[in-house]
Amino acid sequence: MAVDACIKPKIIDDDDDDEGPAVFKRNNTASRKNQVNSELKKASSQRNDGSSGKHVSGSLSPNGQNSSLQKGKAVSKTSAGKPTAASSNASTSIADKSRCSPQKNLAINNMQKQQLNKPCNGPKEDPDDSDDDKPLSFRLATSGSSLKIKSQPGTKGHGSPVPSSLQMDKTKITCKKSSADSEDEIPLSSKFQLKTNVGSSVKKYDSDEEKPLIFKFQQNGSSKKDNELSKSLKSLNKRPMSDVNTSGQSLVKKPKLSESIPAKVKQAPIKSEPKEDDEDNIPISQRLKKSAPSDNKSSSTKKTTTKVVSSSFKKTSKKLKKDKYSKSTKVPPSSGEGQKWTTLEHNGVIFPPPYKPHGVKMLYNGQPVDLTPEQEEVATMFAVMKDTEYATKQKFVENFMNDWKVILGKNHVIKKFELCDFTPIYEWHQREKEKKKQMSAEEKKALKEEKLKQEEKYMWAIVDGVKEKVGNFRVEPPGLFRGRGEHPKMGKLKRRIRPNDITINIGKGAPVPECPIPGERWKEVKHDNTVTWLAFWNDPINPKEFKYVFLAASSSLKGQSDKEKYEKARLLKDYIKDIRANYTRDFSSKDIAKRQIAVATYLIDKLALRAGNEKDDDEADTVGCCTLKVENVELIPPNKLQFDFLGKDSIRYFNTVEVELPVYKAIGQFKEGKKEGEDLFDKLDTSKLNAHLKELMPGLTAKVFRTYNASITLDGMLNKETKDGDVAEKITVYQHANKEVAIICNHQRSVSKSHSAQMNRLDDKIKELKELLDELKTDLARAKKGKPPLKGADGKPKRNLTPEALERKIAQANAKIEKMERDKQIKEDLKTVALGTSKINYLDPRISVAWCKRHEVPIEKIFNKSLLAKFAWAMDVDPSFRF
DNA sequence: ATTGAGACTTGACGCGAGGGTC
DNA sequence: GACCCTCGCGTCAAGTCTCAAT
Repeated sequence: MAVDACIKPKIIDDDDDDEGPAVFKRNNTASRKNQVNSELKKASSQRNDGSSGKHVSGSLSPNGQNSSLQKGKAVSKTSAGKPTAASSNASTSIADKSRCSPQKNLAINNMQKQQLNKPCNGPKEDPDDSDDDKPLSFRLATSGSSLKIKSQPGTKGHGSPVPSSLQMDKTKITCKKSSADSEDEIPLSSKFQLKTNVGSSVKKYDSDEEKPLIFKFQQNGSSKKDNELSKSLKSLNKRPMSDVNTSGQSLVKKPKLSESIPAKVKQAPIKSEPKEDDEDNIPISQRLKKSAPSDNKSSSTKKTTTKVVSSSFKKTSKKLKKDKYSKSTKVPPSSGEGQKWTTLEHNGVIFPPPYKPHGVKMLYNGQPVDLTPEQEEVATMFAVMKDTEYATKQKFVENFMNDWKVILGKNHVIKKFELCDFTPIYEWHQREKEKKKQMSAEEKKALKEEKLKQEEKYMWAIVDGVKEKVGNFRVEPPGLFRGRGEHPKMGKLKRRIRPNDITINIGKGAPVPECPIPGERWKEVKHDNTVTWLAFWNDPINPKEFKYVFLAASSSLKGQSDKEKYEKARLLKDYIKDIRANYTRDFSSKDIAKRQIAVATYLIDKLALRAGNEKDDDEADTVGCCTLKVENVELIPPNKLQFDFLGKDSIRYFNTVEVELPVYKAIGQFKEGKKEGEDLFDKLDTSKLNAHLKELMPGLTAKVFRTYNASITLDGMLNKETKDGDVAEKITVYQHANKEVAIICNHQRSVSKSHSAQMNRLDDKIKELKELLDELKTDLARAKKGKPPLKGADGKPKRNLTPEALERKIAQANAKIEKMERDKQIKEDLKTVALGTSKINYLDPRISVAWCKRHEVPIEKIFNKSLLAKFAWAMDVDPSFRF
C-alpha cells in the first residue's frame, strides 16, 4: 500500500517527447487508490480535525474517503492573500512578445503561419493520427494498452511497469437493447428531423471532415445559432449593449452574448488561426523537429496561433443541405443576437405535495413529544436520515438543530439534540417503505400512471414550434441540505419552495402557466429569449444562487451547445502543439506569473485538472488547479510530483506523476517560502488563466482541455485497439477506452456496499471450480488407467466417463475459471471508476457513432435510450469521422 | 482589476425496474 | 419465487465561465 506503488505514471515515449511535456497519467490503480488511501489520509488529516469536532465513524461515507478526508485546512483561503497588483503585470506579460499576446503580432504571425501551413483541403485528420496532436492521455493509453513501456529522456530509469490494469478488460457487456418506444410519441427518427438546427449542423459536420478548419469556421459561423466562433468571439469581445436585442426585453438583466456576434466584432481580427493540417500531414519526426525547443524560435514566432477570423467568421449562410433536416419547421434559434428561441410555451413547474403529518411521536428525554405538522416535518427529515453518515456528522446535526429550533420556537421542550430520539419516526418511515415495496405490480403500475398523468403537462415545452422535453420540471422538495464533503451548511433546512419564489420565463405571446397552488402566484414572469431556462428560484440554502428549470438533454438547444462544446475541443487539436510548445517554453520564464500560467496550463493539459475557481468560506474546501495549496503538491525527487487534494464534490485526487524537470523546479519555486494553506499559484486565478488561453485559441478555456483529452483518448484508443472480432470483443475495447478516460478525468464512484460480498462470492465459486477441476484431473488419470472415478465429495459414486469426456469437462471448467477471474478483475478494476460521467459529458458522441458504424456495432450497445436521445445530433455522422 | 450575479455544465449518488441465478 | 445485481434515470450539489457593475 505504499503510495508509490499505487501511482504508476504511465510513461510514454512519444516522438515528440523530447520536446514535449512529460507524458503521464494516473492509472486506474491510482484512481482506485482513493478509497484505500482515504484511511491513510484520514489519519493524517485528523490532526486538523479538531476544529470541526467531527466524530465521524470509521466507516467510509458514500463518497468513501470524503467525509473524513476533508481536512481542516489550517489556513483559510483568504489568508493566502492572492496578490492582486502583480497579476495585472502578469496577465499582460504572459504571452511572449514574440508570440501570442500582442495583437500587433497577429498579422505577422498570421502571415508566417499561412506560409508555413500547407493549404489543406484534404481530410483534416491524419489517418494515422500521429501522436503529436494527441493528448498525453491518449498517448499514454495507447502505449499502455499495447503494453509497451516507453520512456522519455527525462524519465529514463523511472519508467514504471505498465500496470496490469492496462491490459484489456474483457468486460462483460450486458447492454440491453434500447427499447423502441421513444419517450414521446415521436419516433426517434422523426425527432431527429425535428431538431433542425442540430440536425442540420450535423450534416455540415460530416462534410467538414474534408474541409480545412477555416471553412469549418465559416460553416459554423453560418450556422444559425451558435458556434464556438461566436463564443470565442464573445470571449474576446464584449458585446456592445446596443447589440442586445431581445425583442425588447426590458426585463432581461444580462442578456448573454453567447450566440450572437455583433457584426463589428465579427470582423475584428482574432488572434489565432487554426492551423489546418500543417502538421497532420507531416511525419511525427519532422513535426517534432519543427516544434521542438530548438524550434522554440519558430514556434514562438509562428506559434502564436494567430488568426484573422474576420472573414472566416462571417456568416456565410452556408446552405443547408437538402437533407431530411431541412424539412424541419424549426426556426433557427440564432436568428437574433444572443437569442435562444423565438417562441416558448410551457406549463411551468410542478410542486411537491404538501406535507402529510403522520402523527408518530418522537421521544425527548424518553418521553413522547407533541409536534406541530411543521415541526414534525423537519423532525421527519432528520429521522429518515438517521442511518446515513450525515446523521453522525457534528456539523450536520448542529445546522439541523439550529434551523429546527427556529421552527420549534424558544419555549419548546426540545433543546438538546442528545436527548432526542427519532427512532419512532424512523421506524414508521421504514414501515412505509416496506409497505410500498410490498405493493402488487398492479398497484405500483397504477400509482405510476397516476403520477404520470399529473406530470404529463409539465414534461413538455414547445420551443419554436417543436415539442421538447423539459428536464427538471419538479420543484425540489424541502429537506435537509446534503452538501458533499465537509460542507459547512450541511444539515440546514432547505425550506419548501412556493410559487412566489419562482420566476417563470416564457414566450411573449404564450399563455402564462397557471399557478398550480390555488391562491398563490408566481414571483415574476419574464420573456427573456436570450436564456434557455424556463423557470428559476433562489436556492434556499444559498440565496445568492439559483435553481433553474431547463430543457432536457435531448432538446435541440442542449444538443446544439453540446455540439459546440465538442467542436471547440476539436479545434484545440489544431492548436495544441503550439500551446504545448508555448507553455514548455515558459516553464523557465523569468516572469513568475508567466511561469505559473505555463505550469498551470501544463497540469490542466496533462492531468485534466479542473480550473479551480475561488470558493467562498461557506462552501466545502475543495480545490482545482488555480487554487491548489502548497500542501497539495509534494515534490518527490528527482522529478515527481505527488498531488493530493479534494476536488469537485470532495472527491480525492491522489496521483504521483513524473514531470519535466523545469516543471518540477518551478513547483518547488512556487512553494518556496509559503506556509500550508497558501496558494501554490499565487499569481494566478481562473480568469487570468482563461484570458491567457483565449490568446492562444479563440474561446479556449481550461475545461476544454478535459473534453479534448477525453475525446481524443477515446478516438485514439478505439482506432488503435479495435480488431476484427465479434461485437462483444469490440465492446470490450470500447469499455476499456471509456475506462481510461474515466481515469484521466478522475471520475470515481464509491465502492458498492456489497462489493466485498460479491468478490467473496466470486472467490468461493472459483474455489469450487478449482476443486472440481482437481477432481476431474484425478478422475482422468484413473480413467486412463482404466480405473473408475473416486467417490464424490458427497460420498456418492460418480458416473464413469471416458478420458475424452473428462478432458472436455476439464476444458470447460478451465474456461469457466478463466472467465470468472476476468470478471473478478474487471469488477475490482471498476470498483471505484465511474464510466458514465465521461460518456455523458466528455466523449464526443460522433466518435462512438462513427466507430459503431465502421465496426458494425449496434449503437444501442454503447448508448442507452437517454444517451441516444441526447446525442441525436450526432447520429448521422460519417463513418470516417475522427475527432 | 475585482466582484458578484447569472447561466449553464458537470458530477456523484440513490432508487427502482428488470433480468439473471439459485 | 426470492434474492442479487446491473442499469437507467432522476436528483440536486458543485463546478466553470461570462458579463456587468463597481
